Amino acid sequence: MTRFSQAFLPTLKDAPADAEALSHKLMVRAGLIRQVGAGLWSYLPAGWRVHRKVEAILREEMDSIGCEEMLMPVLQPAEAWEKTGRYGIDELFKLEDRKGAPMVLAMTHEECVTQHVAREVRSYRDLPLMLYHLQTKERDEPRPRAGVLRTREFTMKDAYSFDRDEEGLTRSYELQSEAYARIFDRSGLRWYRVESDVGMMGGSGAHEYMAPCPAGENEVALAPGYAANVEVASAEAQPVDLPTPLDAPERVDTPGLTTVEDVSGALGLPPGALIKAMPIVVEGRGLVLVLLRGDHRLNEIKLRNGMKTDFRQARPEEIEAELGPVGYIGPVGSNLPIIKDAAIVGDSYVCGANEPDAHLRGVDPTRDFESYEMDVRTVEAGDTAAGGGTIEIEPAIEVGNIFKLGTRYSEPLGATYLDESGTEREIVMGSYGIGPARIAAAAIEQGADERGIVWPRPLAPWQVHLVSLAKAGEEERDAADTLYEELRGAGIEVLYDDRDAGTGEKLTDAELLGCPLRIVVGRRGLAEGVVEASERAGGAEHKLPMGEAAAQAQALLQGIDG
RNA sequence: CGGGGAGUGGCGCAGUCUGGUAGCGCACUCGGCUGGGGGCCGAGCGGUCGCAGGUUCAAAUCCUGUCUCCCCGACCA
Repeated sequence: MTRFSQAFLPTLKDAPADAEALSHKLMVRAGLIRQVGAGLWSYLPAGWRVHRKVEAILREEMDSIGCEEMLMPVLQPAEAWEKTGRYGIDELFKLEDRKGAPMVLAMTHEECVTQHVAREVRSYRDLPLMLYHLQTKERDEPRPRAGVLRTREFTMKDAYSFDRDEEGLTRSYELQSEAYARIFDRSGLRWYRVESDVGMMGGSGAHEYMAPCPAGENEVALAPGYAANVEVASAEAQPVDLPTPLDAPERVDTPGLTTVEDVSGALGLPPGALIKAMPIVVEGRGLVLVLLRGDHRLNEIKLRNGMKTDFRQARPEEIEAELGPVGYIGPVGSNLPIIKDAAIVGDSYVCGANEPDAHLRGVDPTRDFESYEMDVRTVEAGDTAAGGGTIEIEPAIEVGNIFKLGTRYSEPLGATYLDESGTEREIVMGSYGIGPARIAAAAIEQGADERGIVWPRPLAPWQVHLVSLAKAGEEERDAADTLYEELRGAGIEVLYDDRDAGTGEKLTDAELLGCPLRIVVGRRGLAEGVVEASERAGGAEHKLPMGEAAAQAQALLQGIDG
């Protein structure tokens, strides 16, 4: 299989100084990857073995639900992207060919696959249809980070479903969802499926597959029976003690106190007893006031989705002109449209008075101003989820996602079919993405210990890491050579450390690389006719009689997860 | 895009404040010893100090510009 002495497997004693994330450090140290530029990585042979392990699982599971593999190009004419309105995306790499024709480097393949289907599919008899490929994606990310977790070029398994209607889409979506569950289980990940924002993709529904770990870029709100990306999560806020209600708002002097902390401190009230007013500008509508409890944070995605339109924060001069001094803005007496967060309940709040150095107390949101109620706050740990459980918030890596696209692409690209009655209808689509590199990185993040990687067996670059402690020419080396051949003969993937290196270096590298089973052939064991096997996960040790070592190793591997 | 940090042999770093012609550890090469947790001794190889311009008798060091990389945030199918 692989002899370490011959392999391009450059392990490192120290991680690169600029690496922060655990998977980043370990993948570089273990000789799996090397950096080419910001967000650009090469997979060295060992890393590529892992990547292909993940790919194999993806192919098997896609094939098993009748999703057919194909291959589409990365370099594409810009035309289709103009039609779908995605040509304007900043992350899209744009270029020209030698004739000056506008081209793009695909960031996904909806445009391409939809065009193929639009050209070939005519009849409801051709549907449903599911297609996928494993192909490079190019995205000019504003900030690549954490090794392989967020890169500008990466391989993605992207699948697309084509159905005649929503019910068909729901069936395809469910098939993909079941395949995804098997994929992440087989990859040895701890994972969960969460509701997610449909984002720029549009469409009628979306879920993300999250692998919890500290390096994750996403935050997930979890409670028994509830899981959602914080971007879209909703929950009941923790209650706050409000002061005694008043018959009418009452002015209080708050000279120089412009922040929630300042005012709540000065008045001896919890921050949640304040209402903060955040002016935003909605295109075509002008200023709108968004109200939140003082201890809550605005969730811009929920606000955008709730309003069904984009917005930006108001500039100070716009606020001063329409309302009053920044820091003393409030809803009472304002003529602006007001969106009140749903967590503002009760009848005695403090808010800005729209004049310098003053706030109002005893403000009753239902009595003292008109507003439209909307859930626009970011949920927090400790909130109560719909099922009654308490919300916890955890970072996670997004390892996959599934989208109900609807006709987002079939409409602009003319992907239609004729139904039984001869009526032309738009094809209803779904898209389903998985990043193999993120699966590998997530497996490292979740499994590693202080000594290095601990691969789930299905992802390990080799099943057995055979270490010879002897050097070439010694008797013990012959025993190791023999075992190497026996293991290979048994069809086991084995990395054979036949280097003329120190014991510590070899054993440390074996732990760093994290193959499921390490077998040491050395003087000590051979004296009693055995080789020493140890399981990377859990550390269980076994003495294998020299003659039966290969067979017993095989049996041990079958007992290890996966 | 905003904020912060860093570019000096393959890797990790010192030297920069206070200018004087580049150093340490590891790795690598050769020889020897050693051989169950990155071992020891000896001898070596290897660097236009990111790039460009400027100041100066003299620049890794001072000045100007620029590129790249990393981290935090914004952003993100």
